[in-house]
Amino acid sequence: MDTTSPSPRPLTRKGQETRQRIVDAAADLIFRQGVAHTTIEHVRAAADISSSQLYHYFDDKPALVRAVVDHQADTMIGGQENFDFSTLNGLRAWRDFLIAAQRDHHCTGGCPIGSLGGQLSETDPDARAHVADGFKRWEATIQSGLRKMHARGELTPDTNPDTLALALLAALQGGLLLTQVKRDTKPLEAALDAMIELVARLNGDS
Amino acid sequence: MDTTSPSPRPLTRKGQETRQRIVDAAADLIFRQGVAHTTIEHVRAAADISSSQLYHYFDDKPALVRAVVDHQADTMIGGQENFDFSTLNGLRAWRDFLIAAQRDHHCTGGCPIGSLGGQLSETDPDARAHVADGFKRWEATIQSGLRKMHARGELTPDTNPDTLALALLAALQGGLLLTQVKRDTKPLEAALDAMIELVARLNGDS
DNA sequence: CACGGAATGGATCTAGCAATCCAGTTTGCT
DNA sequence: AGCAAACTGGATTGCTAGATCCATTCCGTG
Repeated sequence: MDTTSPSPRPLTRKGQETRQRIVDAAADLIFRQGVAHTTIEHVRAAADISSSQLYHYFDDKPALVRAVVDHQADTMIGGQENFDFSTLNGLRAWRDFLIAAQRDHHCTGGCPIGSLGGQLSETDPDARAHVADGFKRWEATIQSGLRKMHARGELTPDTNPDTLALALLAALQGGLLLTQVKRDTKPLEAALDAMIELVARLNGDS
Repeated sequence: MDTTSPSPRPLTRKGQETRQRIVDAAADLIFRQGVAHTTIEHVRAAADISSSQLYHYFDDKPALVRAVVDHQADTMIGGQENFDFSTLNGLRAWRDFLIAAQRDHHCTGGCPIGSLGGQLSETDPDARAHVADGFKRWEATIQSGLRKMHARGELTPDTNPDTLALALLAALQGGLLLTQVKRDTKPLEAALDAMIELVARLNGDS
């Protein structure tokens, strides 16, 4: 599942804990200040480890970053399991949750995965692939809901639920980016409301 | 208009040309490999200047980056003046243009402004403000079209054209980001098609 | 034509960062 | 117990990249 370790070396419980502590600290720092501005030294201090430990668990900085990408994808997708993407009310609850989360962060950070995509896509092909995989998994959860909606006959027959899921994810990503840049939740609200409005209209509502 | 120079120092014609050459080279490099991976040395070589010249025209790297942000916003917005955002056909032509542009770039780079937003928002407040300003100007051109459409009675009266413009821009940004990460134009197509479909339905079309 | 500010060239300084090394400790297994 | 591997600590290295300095050339103006 996770090929970011130096080599398929067995990890003891303690080792796994240390590794996890490193990834957590790195994820937090990278979320708050980006990949480039997060140094190994910062991670070292935040995780309260020595630098040799870091290189014991990860080949190099890019390997650590890849682990962070996977971790953020897991976290993000895990946090959405409570929502039902197969009903309009479920989508609206999701919308409210996402907006509240942005407000809590004072509109900083953007999307934990999306922002990594923007930072890494052109410089680290391997990391880009990990981000793409994260998006794929995320997309799948939305697809699953919209397919159900479609199967129930609640979307016009010529609607492709998978395409709609992709559009929804895109609207979310763009809304998060604009919200991050403007420091205002309005863009995220506008983007999600527009997409949900479309779903409602494809649903038969005028 | 542009407050990124070291000080309000007079520039000769030759000086302005040199300065422009630096910004162009930096914009190109930054678009292709991001801010962090673009070094002063790279820019120096690409613009065929000496490092002292660079610091003659810009206080430091962040100042150069701000100039690049403004430059990219100008370029981006300038390139959209041919499109009519007040008709469905105009929006569709815009869609086709954007997708073709991504294909030409092999889906690399993302949005010249948006990707800068993601890279700079959390580390350079000044640059973030410049990106936000660029988005504002871009948004304004879309707003202007949708307002006309609304005034013509071609959008349901309770539709807010400004909100719709913001949603459209968000969908575009998210579509570009996903396209960059996935190296596939499908996300951009799905996002723009969905938003245009919504506009069409707000237009009265079933 | 000479004066001064603008523009240029390139060597150099310095800090910060990724990565290495080796010496020590702990842990798991038999 | 004992040994091998997993784990930890921190000093150190080597390099890169941003920024500075100073000497020199260009060019418009009086």
